[in-house]
Order: sequence, then structure tokens, then C-alpha cells
Amino acid sequence: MSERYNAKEIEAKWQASWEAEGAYQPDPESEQPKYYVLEMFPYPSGKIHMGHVRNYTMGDVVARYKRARGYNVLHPMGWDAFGLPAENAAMERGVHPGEWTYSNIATMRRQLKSMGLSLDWEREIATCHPGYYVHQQRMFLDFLEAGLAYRKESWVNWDPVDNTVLANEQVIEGRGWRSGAVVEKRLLSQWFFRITEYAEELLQALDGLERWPDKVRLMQSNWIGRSTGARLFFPLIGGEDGGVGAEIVGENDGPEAAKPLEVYTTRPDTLFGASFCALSPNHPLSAELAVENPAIAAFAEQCNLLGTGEEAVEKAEKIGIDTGLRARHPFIEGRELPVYVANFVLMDYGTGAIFGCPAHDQRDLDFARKYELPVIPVVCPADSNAADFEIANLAYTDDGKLINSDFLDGLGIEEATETVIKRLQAAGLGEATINYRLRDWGISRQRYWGCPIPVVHCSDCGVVPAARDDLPVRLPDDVSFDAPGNPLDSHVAWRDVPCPACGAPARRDTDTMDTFVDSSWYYARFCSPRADEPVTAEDVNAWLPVDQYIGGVEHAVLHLLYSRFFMRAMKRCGYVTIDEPFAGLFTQGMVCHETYQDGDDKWLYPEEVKGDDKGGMVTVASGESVHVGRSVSMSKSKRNVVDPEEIIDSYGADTARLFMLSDSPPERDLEWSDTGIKGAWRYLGTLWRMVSEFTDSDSGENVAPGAPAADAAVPGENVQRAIHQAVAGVTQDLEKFHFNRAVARIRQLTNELSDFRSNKAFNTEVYLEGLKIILRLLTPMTPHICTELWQRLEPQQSLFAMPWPEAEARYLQEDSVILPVQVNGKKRATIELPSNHDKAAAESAALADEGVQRAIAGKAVRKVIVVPGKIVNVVI
RNA sequence: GCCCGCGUGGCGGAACUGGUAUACGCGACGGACUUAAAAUCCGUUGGCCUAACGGCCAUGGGAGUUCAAGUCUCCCCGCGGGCACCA
Repeated sequence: MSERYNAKEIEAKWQASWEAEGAYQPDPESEQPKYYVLEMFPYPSGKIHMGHVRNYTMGDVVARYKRARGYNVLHPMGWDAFGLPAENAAMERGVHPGEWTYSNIATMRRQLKSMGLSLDWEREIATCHPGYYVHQQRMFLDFLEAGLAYRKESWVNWDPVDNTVLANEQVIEGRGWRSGAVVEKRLLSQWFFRITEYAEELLQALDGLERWPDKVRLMQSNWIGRSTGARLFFPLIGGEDGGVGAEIVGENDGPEAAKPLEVYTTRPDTLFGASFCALSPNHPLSAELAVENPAIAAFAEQCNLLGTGEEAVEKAEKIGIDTGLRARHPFIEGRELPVYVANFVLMDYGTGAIFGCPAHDQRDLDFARKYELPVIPVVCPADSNAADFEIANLAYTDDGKLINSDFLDGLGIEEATETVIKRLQAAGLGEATINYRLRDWGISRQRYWGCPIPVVHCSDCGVVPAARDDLPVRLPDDVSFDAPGNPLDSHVAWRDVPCPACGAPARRDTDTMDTFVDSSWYYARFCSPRADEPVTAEDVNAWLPVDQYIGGVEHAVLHLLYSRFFMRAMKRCGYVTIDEPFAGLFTQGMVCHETYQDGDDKWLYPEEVKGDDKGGMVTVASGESVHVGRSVSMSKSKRNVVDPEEIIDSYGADTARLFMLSDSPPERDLEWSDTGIKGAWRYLGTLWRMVSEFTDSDSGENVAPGAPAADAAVPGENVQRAIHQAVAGVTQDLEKFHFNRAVARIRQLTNELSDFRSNKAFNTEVYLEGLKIILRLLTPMTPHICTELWQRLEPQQSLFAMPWPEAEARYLQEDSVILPVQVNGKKRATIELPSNHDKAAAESAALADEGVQRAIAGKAVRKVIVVPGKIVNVVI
């Protein structure tokens, strides 16, 4: 009797063997072309989840496939190890963030190893290790020297109870997630990377990223948000209540109210329809006015209180407050526009001030109706009459001809835009501008568990970079999380240092870097993970760019855009010679599962529920009926999770890997199902049995291993064709990331072989070839079982050393083809013809067919369309 | 609101450049093995009509282009994602 498939045993055996051989380290001496496969490295949160299993399985298929195709493959793994959860664990459980992180890494490394991934673990890096972040600090200083890092004031979410800055996701409905206190906005001095300097280039270069999904390129393009328009100046006149500035002056210093107001617009053509100006509550002029005017101060404060979440309540309402100032229209003598502070004007976009043209912008219209401001249409649609064109409650934003606009009357929007900009320029009142939505990247975080920013603040010298010889600026280990706020702030011994420039007492910057900085260059560090400098030219030139990057679409914008910026910044500082870090990108879908809730709406784990005899769901514990919710991405909070470790324990890594690749296209979400994983398990069992039966001499088929009888009673030409078609098909599928189709094809070939085998007089040589091809095609997906079975079939040959199989052209061609015959577009019959038939032969064969004749029913044939090898269509 | 993407059996999904719709898997049903169950194996399985041959209808809905449409065009409906007072 053959032994049963014991996944656990063979997986442990082969994993140990691969590790001992160092099978997955790239060969430095190799003459082969390089291929760098990378999956987004995980945050060490505790245990791996199904999303990781899916992501890393896909990457492993690519890595193993490319290796078989003769590439020298680099496939490393590391840890995105800084971040907030480690600090939360410290506060909740009193465990040090470093200890917590490294213990999670140990667990997850063990779990990943149990998946049998072809990773080069020698290159493992953790971003929280000083050996990693010392280089990041060096590059920070380089960026500082190159003018790519700078300091400015910026707003943060401030939790007044915990005395800490909150990330956006920690603000829930305007309140701190932990304290529940109403979150305030505070202005802090912070570090920024000048990503906007590359806005145009980052946008333009998207076109060259041909192996990126269009979706991601589009999202980045929208994020950069290029718009063209004009900046223009409105001279200001003081309000009736006096206060600020009397007459305008065109000076650039002095009080804001004395300067002309600078606004940005994408519609300079609508200038004659302007009926008000509006400032952001955070505009310098607003702040200045607020000093004298408590109402403005209160309004601005109210706007600032309105955190990101709570605006849902007041969403629709556009509100503002009249400043009393008036702005002079640049072209209309005597027209004065009221200047408001308005909640819908953003300080971070354009100039933080606008002119409102209610007729052609919905927000402006809503605002104008509320405050009873004039609505002057200046663009008239082609099908309307200029004289009686009016705006009701819908702004008109489409094309048309200019009206009510003096020298612009009669022009189209485009010409009007050009004309008005020329006039503004001539008058020194404005100019054409390109504006970007993209903002500079704020990297300061008021946190402990991150890369320290290597500068010192000296009361005499200002901001002084840390001496390069003193790097790394290490995080102190002896920190306490008992007091609110950033532990680095209260760690006096660490914080207080002499100024590197003058030696006077000074303070370290106690902020740490955004963890996106860590992940913006780790792929480069993998090329020379232990080098004394951030990267070595030789290694990055050899390996970069990453040929295939794989990860979740949730990183479509920030991580991928920051990395693209970082590569350019590193280039400017002389580290690399390329711009784009990732030549190919694939974004995989999530792993989803149904959700379950009991009568009290409490979330239940899948193992806490079972089906009842009526087709519903009940709890295992009490039999209480369970509400089955829609299937959503697995998450701890909804408890709709399945632990990969348990799955690998009971079915083995190969089964888990196979299921991750079957059924669903990789870019779409995958629905987890117990029956699906069982199906994958069943298939591997079948494959195991087929090979075992073949090698067992007692199988009753009289087949000795290694010496199959050349019994040609059933020659199996069709099977050979099927084999080679499978090779061609699977190869094509893998090239295109169609893993689910590749799996389906291999299963189909397995079915055909099995049918062939059920014939008592099958050709064993062909059968053996089929089995071997299946193992070779399947080994990137399920490497353990394939290696084991291969060894049983071919003990002298190493499957690992086998090149990827090539399909032989002669088997891809059929001698004859079966052509469908349609009559008036409906299939009525099929005819068999030699594959090299000509049109005439197909036509006469089709017309001679009985079924076709019946369908024609004696009517006249008007036309016969023949696409040789494809179809015949008889038109009557 | 704007911008993308997707709608195919009971379910996940195949279908290359328009050319035999429903590959492969799951589930279901029937059978074999078993004292029985599990596991395994074999067979059937889009819907409707028919004893059968065969026919009709089906790719969210409606139109159009074409000898031929799941595939191309337009409109509508539904679902999902991204961005969001972006001037």
C-alpha cells in the first residue's frame, strides 16, 4: 500500500533541506539576467494573517517561476518595524516596544518559514534596528544639505488630555480615540520633505510605468492634482468699522490688510462674474483680523474645532463671516467685493483665498444664496439667449460664450482665459499658474517608536545637524510610558546635549520620522543589507529597479509615491542613478470572509458558529441564531478571521498556497471558504495518489519505477497534445499573473491524465511524462509536494534544477479541427475538417451537413462566411 | 458631487485580437466501497418544452453596429473602490 500524503512531514523535510543548501540566495557570480521580486514587507503586528499568505504566495510563485526560467532571482524579506501599535502595547501591557516588536518578528518569521517561501533570509532587515536607521539618519542629513528637507509650522490634531498628537485615524468623530477628549488643532514646527519640487516629474513619469496598473497611476495622478489657472491680486480697502488699513498700498511688507489679496482660480475667464472674495480661516489675514475682531476669532476657532470627522454634520453648509474689508475688482471701475472668511476655503490649496463666482461654481452659489450676494452669469450656453440666461440653484459649469464681461464678451472659455490672463499680466495684477494639490510630506511624529531625527536645537545656533560621526542617534531604551506625551520629551538625559556647533547646552529634536520614510527605501537596502553606507553603487546598480513589486492596493498612493520621490532624492544625493524604484507593480485583492453577529450584535469568530438543519447559522455554544453579515475583508475587529497557522497545521502550506491561487483572479478579493480549502487539499491528495500508484510496483499495472513499459496499445497522442497545450497555457498565465487560470489548466490536465490512466492499456511513457509536467508546472505554487513526488519519480534528477518546460510546437497543432457551423448566427452543427482546410472545403462541407440543411430548410443561401479554423456562418 | 472599475449557472469564476458561452473548482443529486459514517472513487448538473430526435430562452436592463456581441458604441439600473468644500 502506498503511504498517505503527510504534508507536515514532507514540508518540514524540504524546508530544512532548502535552508541547509542556501537554495534561495542569489548567485553573485551568475551570468544570468537578474530578477528582483519583492512583496511589501509586513508590519510585525503579532501573527501573519491570510492577506500575508496570499501576498507572499503570489510573490513566491513569481520568484520560483523566474528562477526556473533562468533568472538570478533576488527575493528578500524584512520588517516594517517602527510604528504606533508597539507604543500602544507598551502602554496597555507594560512591555517595551522593542521587546514586543522583536518577539512578534520571531513569531512571524517562523510562520513565514512554515509557508516554504523561496526567500533569502540572509538579507533580513528590520527598520527599527540601528543598523538600518543609522543610514536613514545619514540620508536625512543629506536631504537637509540638498535643500530637500526643511522646517515649517504645520497643524496637527492635539489631544489635550493625553497631551499628544494624534494621527488622523486616531481621531474618531472629532475626539481622541483613547481619551475621548475633543481634539484641537495646534500649530507645531515640523520637518518636511520637499516632494512638491518633484510634482511635475512624478506626474510625467507615470506614463513610463507601463507595468503598473492603470488604476494606481490614475490615483497618483489625481493625488498630485495638477491644475492650470491664474493667480491674481485684489487690492483691499479697509472696512467701514475702521480697524485695519485705510487705503491700499502695493507693498509687500507691513500688515496683511495693507497688501493686495492674492487668490488662485482655475477659471480666470469668470472674473467678471465675481461677487465676493473668501479667505481660509487659517489665512494670515484672517489671523490678523481676528486680533481685533472677536467674531472672526470665534469663527476661525469654530472651523478649527471641526475636525475631519464631524464635518459630516455640517457638510453641506457653506458658512462664512464678513470681515468688513472690500476688494476692488481689477477691471470693473467702482465694483467692490465683500471679503469673507469662509469655512470651505482651504489654506493648503492655492493661495488660501478665492474669488467667488456664484453663477459658475456650486459652492460659491450656495454661499451667495445664503448671504444674498449677486449672481452674475458670465458664460452663456450655446442654446440659451444671453439676454435672459439666468442661474437658479444650479451653477453652470459647462462650455459657452462669455457675456456680461466687457472685453471678453463673445469669446469662448479658452480664449477668454488667455485674454484675461494677458490683461492681468499687463496690469501687473496676475499671471498664469500651474497649481498642484500635492503638498510637501510632513515627516515629524511626536512619538517614541520611530527613527530619531538627527538634529539639535540650540538657542544660539538654531537648528544644528547632528555630527555624522555621532550617528546613529539611538533611541534610548530606558523610557517610561507612564506620563502622557512623547517619552523622548521627558527623557532628560537623552534629550539634553551640547550643541554640536558651539558646545552650549542644547536639546535634541525629540520627534521621530514618519514610518513611511522607513519603507521608502528598504527595497534599496535589500541589495546590500549589511553595507556601511545606505547602499553601495555596485549592488543597487546590479539589482534595482525592483522588477516585480506586489502588495495591497491600499498603498497605491502614499507608500508608492513617497518611494518614487525618495529614489529621486537619493539620486540627487548621489546614491543611485535611477528614478523609478518599481518597474512592475501588481496589486492584489483582499481576503474576505462572512461576518457573524449574535443577538446582542457582538461579533463572533467563524469557529463560534455552525450551520443548523434549516440552512441558517447558530452559535456553537448555545444554539442561538446568528446574523450572517456580508463578506468583508478579514479584520480582527469584526472577528471574521481565519488563522493561517491553524490552516497550515491541519492541511499544510501547499494546500493553503494552492487555495490562495485558485478560483479568484489575484487582483480581485478572495472569498475564504472551508470547502475551497478542502477542494485544494483534495486535489493534492489526488495528485499524490496518482504518482504513488504509478511508482508502486504492487499497483497491479506491472509498472516498475524508472522503467515504464512502452505499452503502446493506447498511444495517447491526444494526451501529449494536452500536455503541451497545458505547458503553453500555464506559461502564458503565469506571465500575466493569471494564477487562477494556471491552476485550472493544471487540474484539467490532471483530469485528462486520470481518464487516460483508467484505460487498462494506456501508454505508460506518455502518462509518466504527463505526471512530470504537472509537477514541474505546479512547483512554483506548491513546492513541497512537487519536490517530494518528483524525487519518487526521478530520484536522480533535482526538480529544483530543472528548467521551466517548453511546449513543443508540433504538439500544439491539431491534425483536424471541429468547426461550428452557424445558420444566421445560430449554431446548428459542427463539422470536422483537416486543420489546413481552405475556405471552399469548409463551405462545401458545411452545406453538405445534414443539420445545416435542415436549418436552411430549402431557403436560398445568400452568403457563406468562412473564417478558416474558427467558424462557418451560412446566411439565408 | 467628481473620477475609476465591475455585473456571466445555486456559488467562486473561464472565454486570447468580436467567432462553439458556462473551462476549472465548490455545492447539489445519483451510484460504488462501508455494519454505518467520514474519507475516497465514478456519473449527472444553466433554465424551459419533449418519450426521444430536437427546439426555444439565457452573460444586470434597453437600444445600436455586425454575417456574428459576454466582448464594440450609446442610454439606464445595481454593486464596489478612490478623492472630496481642490477655487
